[in-house]
Amino acid sequence: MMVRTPSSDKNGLKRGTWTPEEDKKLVDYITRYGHWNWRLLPQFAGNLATKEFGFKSLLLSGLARCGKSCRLRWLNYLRPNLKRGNYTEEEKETIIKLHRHLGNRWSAIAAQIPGRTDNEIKNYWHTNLKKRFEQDRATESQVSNSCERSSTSTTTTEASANTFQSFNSTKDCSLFSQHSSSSTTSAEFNTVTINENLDLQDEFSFWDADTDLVSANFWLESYIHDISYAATEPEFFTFDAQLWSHDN
DNA sequence: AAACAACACAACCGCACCTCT
DNA sequence: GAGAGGTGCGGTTGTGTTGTT
Repeated sequence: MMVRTPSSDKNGLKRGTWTPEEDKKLVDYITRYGHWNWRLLPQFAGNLATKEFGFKSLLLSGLARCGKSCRLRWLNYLRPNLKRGNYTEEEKETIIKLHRHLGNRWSAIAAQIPGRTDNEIKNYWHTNLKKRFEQDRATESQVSNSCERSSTSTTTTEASANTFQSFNSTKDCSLFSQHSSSSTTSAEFNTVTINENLDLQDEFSFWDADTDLVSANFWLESYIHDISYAATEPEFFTFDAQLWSHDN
């Protein structure tokens, strides 16, 4: 298991690897209250049993992590229903197809692969699939060049057959430019053969319609829990409000 | 067995976007 | 409309592990 050496930043906030205790604090807090404010959350997390000790002890016994770090830890590692371990062939193919369509929009890709996070998919792409993608692209490029040189040839070579088999299609990434972020290296995809745009649009038509719904449901569930909890134990919420009126 | 390289992935950083005041 | 703060995203880094020489 690779880990970053624990350290602290200039504000005394901890950085690096999360400990099991920190994970527990974060999970306990979010499963109970949800993540209503990532920036403030670390100061409340870990204090479920110590609310009666007052404001100062709350801060001292909370998570010494920045909100961003908490958010990342929760989304990429701690939240429920995350898959760990090897990718199935189906998942690999899905990632490749979606990447062709969406480019480096990892969160959008992750939204279509249950249990996988954008960070995980991004890592997997860089360490595994990117190579495969580039190899296949290189092969395809060679085939394309040889086809140009021999203008009379209309037959598909063995190499191109392998390339296309690998991706299950000869579909393009021209649509990708419609969706890619400014930071995406879209130029590197421009050499890919452009074919059957309309078919590809059909294939991914579910995406725009469903993506927001999927993510919305996920978070809505946690907020429903929060709201129902607030109804049964309102003192926790009034307590929080009083606490932070001291701070501001 | 040791040294080095490549891999794997958790975590961090900076930026863009959105919402609120 | 402008500014501030919060959130989310994609790129990158750091470091333990594994493989190779």
